[in-house]
Formats: sequence, structure tokens, C-alpha cells
Amino acid sequence: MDTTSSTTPARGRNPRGQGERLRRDIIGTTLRMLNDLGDDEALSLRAVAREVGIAATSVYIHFPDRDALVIAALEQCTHDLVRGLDQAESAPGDPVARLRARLLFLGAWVRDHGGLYKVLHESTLNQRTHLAFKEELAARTTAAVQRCMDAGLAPADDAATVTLDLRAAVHGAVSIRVNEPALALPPLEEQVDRFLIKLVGVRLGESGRPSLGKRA
Amino acid sequence: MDTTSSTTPARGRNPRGQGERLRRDIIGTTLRMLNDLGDDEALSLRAVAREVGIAATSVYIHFPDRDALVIAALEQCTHDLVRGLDQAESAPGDPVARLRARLLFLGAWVRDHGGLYKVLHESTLNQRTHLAFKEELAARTTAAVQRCMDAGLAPADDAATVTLDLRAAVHGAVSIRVNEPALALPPLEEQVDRFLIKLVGVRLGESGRPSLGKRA
DNA sequence: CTCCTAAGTGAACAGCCGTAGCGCTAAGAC
DNA sequence: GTCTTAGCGCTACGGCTGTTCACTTAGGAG
Repeated sequence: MDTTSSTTPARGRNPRGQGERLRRDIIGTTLRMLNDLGDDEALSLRAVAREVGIAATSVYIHFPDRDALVIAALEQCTHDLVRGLDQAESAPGDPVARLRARLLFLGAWVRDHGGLYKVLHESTLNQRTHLAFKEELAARTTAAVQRCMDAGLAPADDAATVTLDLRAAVHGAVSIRVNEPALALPPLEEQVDRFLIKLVGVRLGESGRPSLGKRA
Repeated sequence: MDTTSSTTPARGRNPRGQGERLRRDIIGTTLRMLNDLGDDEALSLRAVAREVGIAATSVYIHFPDRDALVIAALEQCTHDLVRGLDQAESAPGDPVARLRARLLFLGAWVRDHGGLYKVLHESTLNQRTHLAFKEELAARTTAAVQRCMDAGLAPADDAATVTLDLRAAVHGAVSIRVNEPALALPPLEEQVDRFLIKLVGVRLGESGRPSLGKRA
């Protein structure tokens, strides 16, 4: 039935040129486990191999060591996230609505991938290595804020500083919810809207938000 | 010479009624190591014992298991932090200046104790146990914001919501700096001031901040 | 058919961990 | 001086880890 279930025991060898399929499986399992653990140091190469259903040594066929495996997984994870964010922002609407869609997509992604968010932003791997692929995230948000200012939908200001504040605030809001899931907090959406209004200076009622209450 | 240095080898037995001194030493070392590691799961009971200069089993005289040791350390850490925050807020000035002093003290504390901040807020221990002693932190900030509103120095609003936003923003700003120390970000102080102005609605120039530039 | 080589295994090394059980030593009561 | 006991150390068990080396198996070329 469920071929994607955990600890899949039956696993055939891949055909001749298809060794890369195991690599994808390993990365996929690594991401699932990192998401469950929320900490890269808690993930063991042997546990990944057990979960995939292969010998621990087979991981070394595709990754030189444990850190390379984690980094490769995080790189793909970031790439997927950036793609999702851009897609969310490409929805129709003015720049404010699109910036809002970007932030809300991030909020939803973190709700569904809290562990990965923790690994990406809080892991001690950040201090050991650079993870250059993460830089795209900040840059694209700044561009989205800049577009709001250029369109006259937000007061002209230093977009970099405004975005830094906005990102810090959203990051904090999201981080609290991920790290203290027991706390009963008001919906993230409302908080993001307040940040957009107070930190960026947009007016939401007439721009992108479904006018009042839920649309339709 | 330096009796507080790492891996102190010489360690005499405590006199009869003074067994609690070892407990304090263990907690102190645990806090130092947690601060260095920034992750509670990375701390081993054996490493603490090595650092203190005692046998690993001697830790069990004062703490039932490893988690209890970490929790006891975090409880004292939180208690000290709350005391420091209250002391910073007790400085002379109007409620806005005192709220600002509280936030800036937190910022300085996190700069100096980044690892402990990470353990307190990001540790997976938060999901396993409740750590009730942390609740005081939020409550006292809300009270400080409420005082600003009561004094007419901030627009009257729901203090709980405003504080949630302020805390999220400051938490995010601080968290980014702790987790990405390589990033060259503008001073936290300026960012906190913007949050106070934009999120709480205070006017800083005439209230608490050293008028323009540095005082004197 | 044979042979090569991609794909993957098994066993082992050296090291870490939490913690249970038992043993020792010296400070203080008497 | 004796005896109790607080304060601590030693040894060991079972389990986990990353990594290496030698090994096997099977699919496709010739």
C-alpha cells in the first residue's frame, strides 16, 4: 500500500544508469527526518540509512560525509521554498497584495515545515558553514518591498531597512509559533497584516486583502 | 592562577554541610557550556563533569538525570535574566524610557549570552517539557507597554496585542543576529527604536532617548 | 557465453553517551 | 579513639555514532 511509509524494508537495486535515484531518496528522507527533528545535529547518517532501507555505507556513495548530506538536503529545501515563494508572489494583484501573498506563503510553509525552518535558521551549521543559497530569500523580499514603494503604495523609504524590520518581525512571529507550539496565539495572518501596515506603511483595506472578512 | 578556567583539575572535597556548593558549580559550568554550544542536546552530562573536574556519576548526587540538570540550569538562568531586566527597567525616566531600557538590556544580554538565548527559545526541550518559569518574561513586558499607554505616551490600544507584535519583532531581530553572526547588520538599538515608534507608537525624541546622537 | 563495472553490503574501529552498582575517604559526632 | 555518613570516584553495561575497507551482486557490453 503505502510505499512512502517509514522504514520501507523492501528495496530493489536501481538499474544501471539510475544510481541517482537513491540519492534523491536519501535527500527526501533526510528532509523528512530533519523536519521531524528540527535539529541537524540530532540527525544521524545511520538513522537516515535505516529509514531509507539501505546500509549506512551506501550513503557515502552519493555524499562525502554527514554534513554534505545535510547541506545538500537544505539546499534543495531552500530551492523549493524560493520557488514556492516566487510562485505565491506571481499571483495577480498589486505589489502590496503580492508582497502579502509572499509573506503568508512563508507563514504557511513554516507551519507545515517547522522543523526544516528551525534547521535552516537556527542550526549550528549556520555558524560552521555559509549556506550561500539562503541569501536569495532576503533579496527577493527586499525587491518586493521596493516594488510597493515604487508603485506609491508604501511611503518611499530605504527599502533595505524597512525590509530588514519586516523580515525580523515576521521571522520572530513565525519563530515563536514554531518553538512554542503550546502557546495559543492569534492567527499569524493578522499579525503579518499589522506588520505590513505599521512597518512598511501600506494600506491594506483597499489594496490586496479580501475586502472584509473572507471573500465570498 | 585562574581557578575558573576550563577543565580545572584540582578539586577538593567540600566540607560536611557544603555539598550544595558542588551543585552550584555544576549549574554554573552547565550554563557556560550551554552558552558555548547553543543547543541543549549537544550537552553531555559527562562533558559537564569533566569540565567541573568530578566523576560523571557525581552529578547524580544533585540531579536525577541529564534533563533535570539542564532544566535546573535554565531555571536559574531565566531567574537571573528576569532580575536583570527588572533592574534595567527600574532606571529613572518615563515609562517609554524604561520600556526601552528593558528591551535594550535584553538585546545586550542576548549579545553576551547568545547560546543561552538559543537554548531557552529554540531548544527541543521546549516541546518535551513546559518550562513554566519563562512565562514571567512576557508578562512583564506587557505590563511595561501598558504603563506607556496609561501615561498617554503611546496611543491606547490592546496592550497584549501590541506587546505580542513588539516581542515578536525584537525576538526576530535578536534571533537573526544570534543565528547569523556573520551578517553585518545595523545596530540593534536603532532597530529597537524603530519598533517602539512604529509598533507601539511612542515618540522617542522627546521621551527617553539621549536627545540626539550620544549624550554628552 | 564471459567480463566489467555500477550499485550496494557487512564487519569492524574508535569513540562517544547515560546511568546503575559498589567502593572509598575523610569530616565530624560521640 | 571509634563510628557514622556525607561526598564523591571507579568500573562496567548496553547502545549509539561517523567512517573505512574489503566484499558481493547483478545488469549490460562484447
